[in-house]
Amino acid sequence: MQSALLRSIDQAGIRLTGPRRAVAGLIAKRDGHFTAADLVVDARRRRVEVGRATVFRLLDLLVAERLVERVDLPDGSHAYVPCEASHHHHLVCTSCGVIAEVDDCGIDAVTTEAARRTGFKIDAHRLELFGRCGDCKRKRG
Amino acid sequence: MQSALLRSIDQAGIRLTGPRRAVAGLIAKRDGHFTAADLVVDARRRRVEVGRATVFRLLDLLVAERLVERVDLPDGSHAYVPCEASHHHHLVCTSCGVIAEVDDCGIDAVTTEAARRTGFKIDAHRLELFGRCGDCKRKRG
DNA sequence: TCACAACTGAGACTCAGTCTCACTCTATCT
DNA sequence: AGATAGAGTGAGACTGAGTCTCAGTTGTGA
Repeated sequence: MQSALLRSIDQAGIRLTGPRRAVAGLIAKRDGHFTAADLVVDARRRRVEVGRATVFRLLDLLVAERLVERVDLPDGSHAYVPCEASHHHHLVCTSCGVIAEVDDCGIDAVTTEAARRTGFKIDAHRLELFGRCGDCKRKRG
Repeated sequence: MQSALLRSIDQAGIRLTGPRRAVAGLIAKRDGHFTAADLVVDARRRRVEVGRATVFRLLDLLVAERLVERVDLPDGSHAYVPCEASHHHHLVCTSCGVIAEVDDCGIDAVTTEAARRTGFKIDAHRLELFGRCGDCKRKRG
């Protein structure tokens, strides 16, 4: 059986090599966000022999193909999230780390207004929302 | 004469020492965003003797007091921008690096909608806009 | 099957940021 | 003004993420 991620990688025209299959497998098994270091640790734990450089290289490719997105956490560190190719934003639960995606929900009006006020021509934006997911909200009141 | 930043530092209750005055001076002379490394280089160039650790420590304090804000650039690196203490967002010119600030312009509607769809309770958000400022737009068509 | 471009791992390297520690300075109190 | 506590300091070692190089390997289209 082939994971959806592996299929997307193939469709994106990224050469399917042994190490890449292995790393894709590790990503598919992950829930929520992960760092490059997480994958390296996973690989070592499961006796999957993959070089650190290879992990970084594959992540770069996946980001370029928008199969994975890079998220800047509030503490300044970086994480990756496997995601849909369409434009969307992330909600990060600061309590358990789970990430939800929302597609456009009115941000265009905001960017247009900001452009009008400043004279900028806006090409891209990044919106990240931080808070607590439904479960954590319930657990801790 | 005392810079506005220096005055704000004093008002924030941050002890005013020689090295801090020097670094504040360097920040005040900067236009747009800068990195901690930029300040270290500036200091060396002007023969201001300030340790690297001191620069990082002061930046941390300024961020905590919201006199300076940390921005995540699209390439994943970090920069700092001196700014107003009130909540606002940054527009980064990807061509010349200048940064404009806009205060709230309708983002609340977006966060409310995202919260409704996902069940999250949203505590914080980060919005960064990237594009070209008026000048660069004109220069390059 | 073959040839070659793309990929690989190891490990050296870079660079931002942190930490420690002995020393120095500032603010405050008398 | 002088004493003092405790905050701040610089040097430099350290950490950890990410990059780069290079010789050897592998996937793929012909």
